[in-house]
Amino acid sequence: MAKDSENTRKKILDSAFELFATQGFHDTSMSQIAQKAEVSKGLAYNYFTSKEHLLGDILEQTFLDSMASWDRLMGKISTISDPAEKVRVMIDFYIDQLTTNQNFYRLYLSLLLQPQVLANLKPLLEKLKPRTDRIQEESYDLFRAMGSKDPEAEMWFIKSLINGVLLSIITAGDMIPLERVRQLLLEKYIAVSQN
Amino acid sequence: MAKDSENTRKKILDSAFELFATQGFHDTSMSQIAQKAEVSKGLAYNYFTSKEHLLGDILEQTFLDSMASWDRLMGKISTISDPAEKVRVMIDFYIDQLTTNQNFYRLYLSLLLQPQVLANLKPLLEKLKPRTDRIQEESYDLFRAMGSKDPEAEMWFIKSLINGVLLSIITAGDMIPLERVRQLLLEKYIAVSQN
Amino acid sequence: MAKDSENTRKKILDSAFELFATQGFHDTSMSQIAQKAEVSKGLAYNYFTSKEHLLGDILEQTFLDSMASWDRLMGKISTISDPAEKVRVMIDFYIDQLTTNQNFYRLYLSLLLQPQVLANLKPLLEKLKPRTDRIQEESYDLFRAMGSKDPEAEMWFIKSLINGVLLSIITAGDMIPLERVRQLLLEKYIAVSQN
Amino acid sequence: MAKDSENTRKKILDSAFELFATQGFHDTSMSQIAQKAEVSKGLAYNYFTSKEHLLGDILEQTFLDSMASWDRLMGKISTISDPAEKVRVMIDFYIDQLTTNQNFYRLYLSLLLQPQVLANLKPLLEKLKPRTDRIQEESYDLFRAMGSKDPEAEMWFIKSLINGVLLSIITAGDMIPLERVRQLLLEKYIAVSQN
DNA sequence: AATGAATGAGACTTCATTCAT
DNA sequence: TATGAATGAAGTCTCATTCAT
Repeated sequence: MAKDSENTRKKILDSAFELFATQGFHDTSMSQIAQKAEVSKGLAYNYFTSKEHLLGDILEQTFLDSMASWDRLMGKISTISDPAEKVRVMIDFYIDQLTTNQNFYRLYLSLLLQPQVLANLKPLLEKLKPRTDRIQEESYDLFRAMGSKDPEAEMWFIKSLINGVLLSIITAGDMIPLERVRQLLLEKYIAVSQN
Repeated sequence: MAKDSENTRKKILDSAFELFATQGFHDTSMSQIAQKAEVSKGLAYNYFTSKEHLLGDILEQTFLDSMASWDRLMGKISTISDPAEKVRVMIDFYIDQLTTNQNFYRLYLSLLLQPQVLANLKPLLEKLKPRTDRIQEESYDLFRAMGSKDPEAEMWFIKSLINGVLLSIITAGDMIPLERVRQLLLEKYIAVSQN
Repeated sequence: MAKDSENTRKKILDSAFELFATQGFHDTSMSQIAQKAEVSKGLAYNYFTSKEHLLGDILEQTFLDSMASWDRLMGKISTISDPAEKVRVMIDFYIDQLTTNQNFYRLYLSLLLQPQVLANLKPLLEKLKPRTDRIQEESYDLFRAMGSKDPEAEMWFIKSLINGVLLSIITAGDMIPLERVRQLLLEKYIAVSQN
Repeated sequence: MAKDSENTRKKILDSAFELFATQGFHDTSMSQIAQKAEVSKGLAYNYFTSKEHLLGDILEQTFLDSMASWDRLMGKISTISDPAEKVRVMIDFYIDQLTTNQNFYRLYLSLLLQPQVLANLKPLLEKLKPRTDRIQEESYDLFRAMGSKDPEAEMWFIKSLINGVLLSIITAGDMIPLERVRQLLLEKYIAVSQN
């Protein structure tokens, strides 16, 4: 049945994802992936053209999921009238994403820093561009609605802030007092933005 | 002469550094390093026990340089009396470091995200721990002096912010309006911290 | 129905033949064959024990067809009295075969040059030996009837000549002025043989 | 010393040549080549970028040798005045080449029949084109000097004849009465050409 | 101090073949 | 009869590392 096949595909995908995220793309071999998925090496190649395609499929899937989350967020935000509250919700959303999808972001960041690997993902990123552009614009609009003097810089600022927290979470793990930092972030950011 | 030897060592170190930073650790081979350093592979192994030791030596050197910079910064900061001004100078220092040592930080981040590689660097990090701990404490003191309610969270916050900007610089390159973001960072941060 | 089954078998056989001839035996996979035949891989293995057996069956079929052609030729030649005319008709026959069955001969030649593959076809060639031997004898007789001093050498000579032209056709394709070469062959050969 | 290195290279080249010629390109693995050359697999890749480059280098070397032989032949022929004698010497030369370089020609023919492999050799053939063109022209001139009505067809004819004999030698091995066929070829050809 | 030839483990990938359904 | 998921052996190639010179 198609279901069996889907399960196998998912098993491979999941195994690869976890290994890529925890060991890195290069330090994970197809053998390890197959072994973890309890599948032969050859079978993995029945489902995915190459190791890089496997990575691509993982990213695509997670990007799409993540974008769907964003769309739900936008729906929710559209029902809020206070701009500051909108931003607060958005920030909450981000922090939430980071903590729940930590593995994914760890993988994603490590790829961003590996030009050779990244090059092969160009087509995927190109394909997703329309949707990422829209997200960028929607963020931009949120800040403009808040009355920011320089919404573009603001967007990069918050993006960097978020990514930085992500990085701290990933690298320092449990050492970081996440809840307190989150409070700080909300307090400060909202406060500032209301200036 | 010892000087010749020192030069050779440095040539290898520099070549490896540049290649690691731009291509990643895994995508750089000892052959490439030797070639760029205009040296034989064998000779590189006379100076560095293994590829990983070579990486370790690069990091150690750069960490030491960076720590020396920090010490100079602390000296300068001790002559300032206004706590907010102290923090401003520290932030300026960070941003400066990031932009001038971009290559190093790119490498460092990518390593942070590759546990497998990182594991081999444990001894080095252990060795440097006393000094990094001291830096952490000194930052902590700066925030306490500023009257922060939660200096520890504050420290992580600013650290994340800095790292996030770093990440943006590295990954988005010229697209990011760095100067405007820097202004924003200073404005906002100082303003907030004075609350 | 048996007819359906026959059709399926033929579709597989034809697809394999075309692919083997144009891409070579090694560079053709069972997957490609099955795909071209619009059949599952498993089904192909229901009809043919192995890739090599499939090749064997192709060759056998074509050899048998080719031998039947030869038999018809012999019938026609037996009605001719002039020995030289007999040879002329035979040569015409060969050239015709070559140009119409080019794909087959391309495949056959490439196999002749791959001992490893050829080895597995030994049983087939052994099985066909009686008929090929008879053809050889009949050629031999034709030359003897023409009064050749050394019919055996003559037979090899004409065989080589034919195969050589075949090779030229296959490898040089349209560059070779086939019609003029054919004229030359007939002229010269007949002329010489009449000496 | 460079000599050692040259020897190793030659050992690999020779081993590969023999295996390619007797087993075919595809049925020869780099492992086999390395083993026959008494060398590690890795070392073979120090000398030759890929299996296909190895093949390319073999062909190039043999082509160049063969062309040098042709040049020597032309020198010798230029001292002969009788056109028929010139052609006779040329034919002798060809037959000689075929029997002494049988392995090479077996390999070459099998490649001619494998489009996929051949495709990768395009650059090499392109590079050698000026010299092969010159040889073609010189052959052409020989026939014109003999007063042939259609030198172009004649050239293809003799070329095919030669290749056909080659094919017979390769595939039928010792069964072919080579010396008698050679006599026949010379007799007939010279006779005909003098018509 | 310096070379680079040599090794060998291990990575990615392909493909003929089998088998449960 | 028919499918295609699954296997595993084998192939090409890379690269950190060693060692004779």
